[in-house]
Amino acid sequence: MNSASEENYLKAIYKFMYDGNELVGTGALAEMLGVQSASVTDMLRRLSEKGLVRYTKSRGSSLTEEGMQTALSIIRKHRLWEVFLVEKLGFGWDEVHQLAEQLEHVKSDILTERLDIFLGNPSFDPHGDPIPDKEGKLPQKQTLPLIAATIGQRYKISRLGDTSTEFLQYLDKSGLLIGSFIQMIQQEPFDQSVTIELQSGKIIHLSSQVAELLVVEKME
Amino acid sequence: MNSASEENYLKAIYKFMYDGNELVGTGALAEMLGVQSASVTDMLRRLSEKGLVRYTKSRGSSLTEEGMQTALSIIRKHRLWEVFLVEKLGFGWDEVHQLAEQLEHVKSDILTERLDIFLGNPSFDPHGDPIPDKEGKLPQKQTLPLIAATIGQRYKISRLGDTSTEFLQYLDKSGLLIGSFIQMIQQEPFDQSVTIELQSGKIIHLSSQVAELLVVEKME
DNA sequence: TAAAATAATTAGGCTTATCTAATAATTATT
DNA sequence: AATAATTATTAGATAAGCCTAATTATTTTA
Ligand SMILES: [Mn+2]
Ligand SMILES: [Mn+2]
Ligand SMILES: [Mn+2]
Ligand SMILES: [Mn+2]
Repeated sequence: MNSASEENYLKAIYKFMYDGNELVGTGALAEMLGVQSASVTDMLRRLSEKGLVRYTKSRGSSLTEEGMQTALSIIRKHRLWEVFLVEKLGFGWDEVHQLAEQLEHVKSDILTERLDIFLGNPSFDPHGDPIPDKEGKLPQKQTLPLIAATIGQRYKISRLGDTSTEFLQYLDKSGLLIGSFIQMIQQEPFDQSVTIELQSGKIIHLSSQVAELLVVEKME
Repeated sequence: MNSASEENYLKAIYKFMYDGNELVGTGALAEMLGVQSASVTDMLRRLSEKGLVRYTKSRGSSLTEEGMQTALSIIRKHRLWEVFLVEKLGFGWDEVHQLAEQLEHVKSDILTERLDIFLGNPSFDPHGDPIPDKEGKLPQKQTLPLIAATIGQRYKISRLGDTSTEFLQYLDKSGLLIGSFIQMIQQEPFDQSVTIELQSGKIIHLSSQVAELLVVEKME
């Protein structure tokens, strides 16, 4: 049985690997987890001991297959609880992360499976992130960053490349929500900034930085 | 912010006090919590330090007002989660305790309040135990003198209208104790005397004078 | 009320998860 | 390649929460 702390380290390593890094550095983990590097070195040794992490001194770490499955099961719980909080308790999608950080550590496979059924087996969480199934498989969908979108095409906002409170609040203010439909109007060749139309008809302008972080799904 | 372990100690002390003990012994707590007495002594010191427990070396402990409120808020969460697990996820009432033991430690007042609303502000959990409101007040349990009880209904003996030695000895002899479960079998219209069945299956007859002094609590 | 039994505390350890400061290893720059 | 900068590890502490064994305090019994 892993501690909540061990589970948080596994999730952190998973995130780096999911973002394409095949080896994660001690310092990067320390930063993400808000602890000192020395603490990370300690924990990586313990996780390596347990067979969840491949650790090579001073070189970097990665998840073993078992570590990967463990991480996915925690992420599954995190995202299912987020769906619960938004769909059933009426929380906003920007207020559920900290709660899910606690709920994801509740240990019970049967609870997770019953929650999944209660929620109607959702594939994506309120942020548009895929929910692994109980074998750890992620649902697929064809997505791209808004910055690479085609003029005239309609899209649905699918996922966010950043979930900082600042970014979430910015989107909220602009009327951009996960699941909302937009149309690509034009893109400025000079700075890559984009102009889009919301479903309401409102036209807004987004910087390339924002357009890079908005992951969209092509509509038919 | 209290740790899960501290919260479990507070709940344990609360339970003893709720059962009428005004001072709880170290050993009794150790037994209930499944730890050694030495560990309890340590923790009682820490909780006393924090102002949650009144601790007198070798004499016993009790909750302070703040400790009492804290305990009640954990019990509130525990029982609300139990309702959720049974009513919404379809668990049996006998399988939810261990899960609620984990869920009760999730820290968020707003989550508790939204859960409460989602569940329809229940007053009792699936085991018939009262759910404290957010000020820590317990719903009034519905009690009545046995003489006014309904035929066929099950009751728990809740309180005595007389505590004279004679009465206590009479009850003891009859096998009637506070907290014991009984079922109302019949009532004689002529003299109001009642016939009840004990949990043991034994049938006994009580005069109206006695039935007036036995305060019972309706079971589900 | 003295001895015996029971209950509680103290002393000394252990593990996990963290920290700071010092040192070492790796990578980047002249 | 040598030096500087960056990154990671080691060494030594600390706090929470637990343990066992030894000692003390309290209560019961003779
Ligand atoms: Mn989240
Ligand atoms: Mn999410
Ligand atoms: Mn329970
Ligand atoms: Mn209960």
